[in-house]
Amino acid sequence: MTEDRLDATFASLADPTRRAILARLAQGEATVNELAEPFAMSLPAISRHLKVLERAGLISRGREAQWRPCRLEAGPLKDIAGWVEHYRRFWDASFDRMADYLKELQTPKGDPDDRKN
Amino acid sequence: MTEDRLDATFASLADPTRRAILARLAQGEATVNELAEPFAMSLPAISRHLKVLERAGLISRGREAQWRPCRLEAGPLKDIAGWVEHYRRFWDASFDRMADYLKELQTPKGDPDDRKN
DNA sequence: GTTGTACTTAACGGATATGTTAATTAACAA
DNA sequence: TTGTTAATTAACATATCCGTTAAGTACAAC
Repeated sequence: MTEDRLDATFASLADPTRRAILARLAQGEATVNELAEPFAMSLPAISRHLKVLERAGLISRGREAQWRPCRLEAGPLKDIAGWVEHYRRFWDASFDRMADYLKELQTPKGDPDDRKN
Repeated sequence: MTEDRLDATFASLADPTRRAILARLAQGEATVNELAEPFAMSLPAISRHLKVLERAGLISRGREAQWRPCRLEAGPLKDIAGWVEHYRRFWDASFDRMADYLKELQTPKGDPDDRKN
């Protein structure tokens, strides 16, 4: 997994319309018009959002007659989950003490007697 | 957790410089100059990246004399982890069959006899 | 063929993002 | 006061994002 792919995935997910589209696709394939229906936004705008998602690898598109059914592709989401997992210890309560400890260990200018406990 | 906060968090994480800064901060507090050191980029550019991270709640900043030590704040990362977790079933192997099943269930134009198995 | 439906692309506009250099603020040190 | 270091802010250039409307493409139905 490259950094560029993380860039594209995070950037795609930064838009609420695109996240809503993914949520919709989590329930099954849908056409562009079906995906556009809930939004107060022109069809071309949705089409561009879909292109962004496709470029990020978050969806794939088939062809059935004049329809382009969209489908969720979760690979990049797995990458995101893997990335964020590295930070779990910073929000898990059981690791708070360790985080504090690590921080104290290498505070460059801190007074050593400032240490809690 | 609001949608806006997810927007800001994902947008912040879409930049590789900012992700690298977070990775650095995972090892402990650091000043702006320390954070800037690995990058071929001007200090004002780093300062702006830090402002983006701060606005997203991903870091906090203290004051020690003329230094502004930066510290990782993991709350928004926890939100990200929670968000992406909803999609786990789409990449977990044990759920592939279920995803297929759901897809078949509501394919609008599919031939019912197309169903696998 | 013509018409209708589904969707994309083109052209445009405004807002935001990301970098630069130069100037400024703030705190310490001589 | 003067100078040094740390960091931010100002001013600017460029690029990308996100929406619009209008035009174009692809397929289906008649």
